[in-house]
Amino acid sequence: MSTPEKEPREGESVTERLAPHAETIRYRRGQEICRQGEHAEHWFRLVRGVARRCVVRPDGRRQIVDLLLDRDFFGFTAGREYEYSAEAVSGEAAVARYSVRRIHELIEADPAIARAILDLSFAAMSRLQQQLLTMGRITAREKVGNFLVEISDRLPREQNDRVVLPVSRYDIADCLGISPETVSRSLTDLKARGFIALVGTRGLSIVDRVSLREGRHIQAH
Amino acid sequence: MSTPEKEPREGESVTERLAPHAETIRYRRGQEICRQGEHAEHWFRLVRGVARRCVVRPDGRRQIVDLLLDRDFFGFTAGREYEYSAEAVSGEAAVARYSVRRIHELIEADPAIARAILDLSFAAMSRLQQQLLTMGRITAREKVGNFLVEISDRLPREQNDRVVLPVSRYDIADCLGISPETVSRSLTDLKARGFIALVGTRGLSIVDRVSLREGRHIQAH
DNA sequence: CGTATCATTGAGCTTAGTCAAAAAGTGTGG
DNA sequence: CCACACTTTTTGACTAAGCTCAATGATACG
Repeated sequence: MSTPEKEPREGESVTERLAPHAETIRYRRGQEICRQGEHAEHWFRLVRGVARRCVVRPDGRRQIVDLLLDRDFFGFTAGREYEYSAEAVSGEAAVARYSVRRIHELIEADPAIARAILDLSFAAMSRLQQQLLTMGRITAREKVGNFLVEISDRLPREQNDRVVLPVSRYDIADCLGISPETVSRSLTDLKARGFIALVGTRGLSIVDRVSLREGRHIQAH
Repeated sequence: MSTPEKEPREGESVTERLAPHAETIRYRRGQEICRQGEHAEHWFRLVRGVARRCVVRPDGRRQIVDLLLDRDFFGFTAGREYEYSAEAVSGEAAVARYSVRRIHELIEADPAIARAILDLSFAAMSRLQQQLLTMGRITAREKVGNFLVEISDRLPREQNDRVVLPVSRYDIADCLGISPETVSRSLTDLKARGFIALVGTRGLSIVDRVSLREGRHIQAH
């Protein structure tokens, strides 16, 4: 097999093949890309900005199931309808949209496309599992620490390994199933302990990646 | 499209097509089906009993990422290695095992197989998302209530809508990221409030499915 | 430059974790 | 069939973590 460790190469080739079939659509912050319950006739790929895939609960609370960054695919469903909504987070977001029917035709015509799409779905599954692992941590501090490490690995680095958080504390809270206040307190805490450094409200650099990943944050204040 | 609402039919036909390529293996309770970090050369389908897909954390705690019941597929990975272990829960479990390489060949040969496998992976993703939503609930009582509803929907019904929980309280705790004591307390509580009925330690019937799903459990004792 | 959103911090209260022990099942061999 | 050991489950008491409500500061945006 000549497939490399990660899938930039195959990813590229599929999107090249898929490109002629894509419509690109722009969204402003908060606009819906797809809606929970709606007939699922498209798959999507984020080509600019940031989006969130979320579910609204009966009690009105929102849970973010998947944070979508540049080049992430989404829109896969087991049934006929979307089981979640997706909306733009950043002011300027754009998605490439593919007709599911059309893609099924492409699959019929070329099994290589099928393989590639399977890999895309595995990538989405892997994100989901990572999210699950982060949420499964015990303390809020661990959840936040782990979240920061995970997202900073997916984000482009500025100088000094600095990244810019693409979401608000509220979004982080909705990702982790904790309150925004607790997110804020955990950040302050992780900073005070020297695990991370904050630059303004959105700038972040991870100082002690290993400890954050392993969750060994000495307790007590 | 002639595909029905859910996928028993397509599911059947794929597994029929896949059957000649499967090895069936039996496992006793606690035995490993695949191991985290191991080269991922097989996909699996549980054909008997119950299994759990889990991740062991640096701190030694175990998190169950996916409970596997009869006919569930698993073993999908984004990279080359399994990102989790899977092990038999019940004394007598059996899995059908498929070579990934062989399946890739089948995909090359027949796009219908490709489509079907894509659907299987979407089903796995859907379970994962459901798991995430259950874990995202706020209170332990809600988590447990939701877990019971979800699993009872996947389990075969005995008389009176009764189901038999296939896992211990410890496993439930590891699924939900809470302590076993809290699982036990939540069960006692849900029973006292009349949302569920317990028969012995494993027998369960859901009395008020809607309330459990929506998470409206009036608080205070 | 004002207004809305987002972020931080504080105080009190509730929930769930921990440690510990008792009770209820389960299985084994005599 | 019963006794014994082992595992699983339940319950209690205590502690600590995080949620809620509330107020103040900071940022971003028109």
